[in-house]
Amino acid sequence: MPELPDVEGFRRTLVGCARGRVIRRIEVYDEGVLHGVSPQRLRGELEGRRFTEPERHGKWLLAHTGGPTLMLHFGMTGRLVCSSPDEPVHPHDRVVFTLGRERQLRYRDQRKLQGLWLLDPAGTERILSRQGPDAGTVGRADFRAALAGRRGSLKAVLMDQSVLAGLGNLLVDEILWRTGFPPGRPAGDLSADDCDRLHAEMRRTLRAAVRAGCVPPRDTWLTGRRDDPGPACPRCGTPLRRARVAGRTTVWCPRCQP
DNA sequence: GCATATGTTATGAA
DNA sequence: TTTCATAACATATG
Repeated sequence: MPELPDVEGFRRTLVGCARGRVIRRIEVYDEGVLHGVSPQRLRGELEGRRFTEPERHGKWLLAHTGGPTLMLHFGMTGRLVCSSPDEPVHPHDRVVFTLGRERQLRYRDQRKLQGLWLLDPAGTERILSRQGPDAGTVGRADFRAALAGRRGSLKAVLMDQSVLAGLGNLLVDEILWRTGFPPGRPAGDLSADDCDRLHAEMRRTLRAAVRAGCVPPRDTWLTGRRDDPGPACPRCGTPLRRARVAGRTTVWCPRCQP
């Protein structure tokens, strides 16, 4: 599930559920999601501290605490859930933060492809330095600069988190469809004007998706059709094409994206 | 058993 | 140096 809009939703969950509250207790149900930190050290460093204002960059969520920062990545199936301590522990609840008598913040993830890191400022910097500008806030000029000189396909380049942080497989397909560019087109050959159009559609798409808290499976969106049997373009009705581009299943309209 | 899945990273080849 | 495909990670579903 998680691309930029989903992670932005998790940031809001963290704000609503945990910001300003003391971490009373941390339970680790599956150590497999902890990276470079033991359950003992996680508890030792964070129990008694408060969650402060969190940040998001691309698909990374930074939960600041006044001490070390908890960095979260959700892989393909992770999410953040705010619940009451009375809720039974879900089989995929990997780490549970209890914030008082009435609230728990739960890192829930089926596949455990990513997880949680506990980092000092140098550690967070090490991760963020490998990320391109955030796709939701990048300006036109920086967007052009990020794409300039790239020889890969638009699909590959836009999904590369070190070029631009936050877009995933579905969003890239959606944005390319709206802009009318085929996924295999080389990113480096876009004119300044083409770049600006792509940038505008990206920002528009992200705004709508962030408002919805996810990439909406609406049938006016390409994303809403990709899993249909015999999928057709929501705009022109042409049968959609499906192929592997840059290693991921890619869907596009051959008529709208020539 | 097989293929698929919204993510990232290491590896080897071109 | 850049780019690409591939496998790996762990788990579920059709």
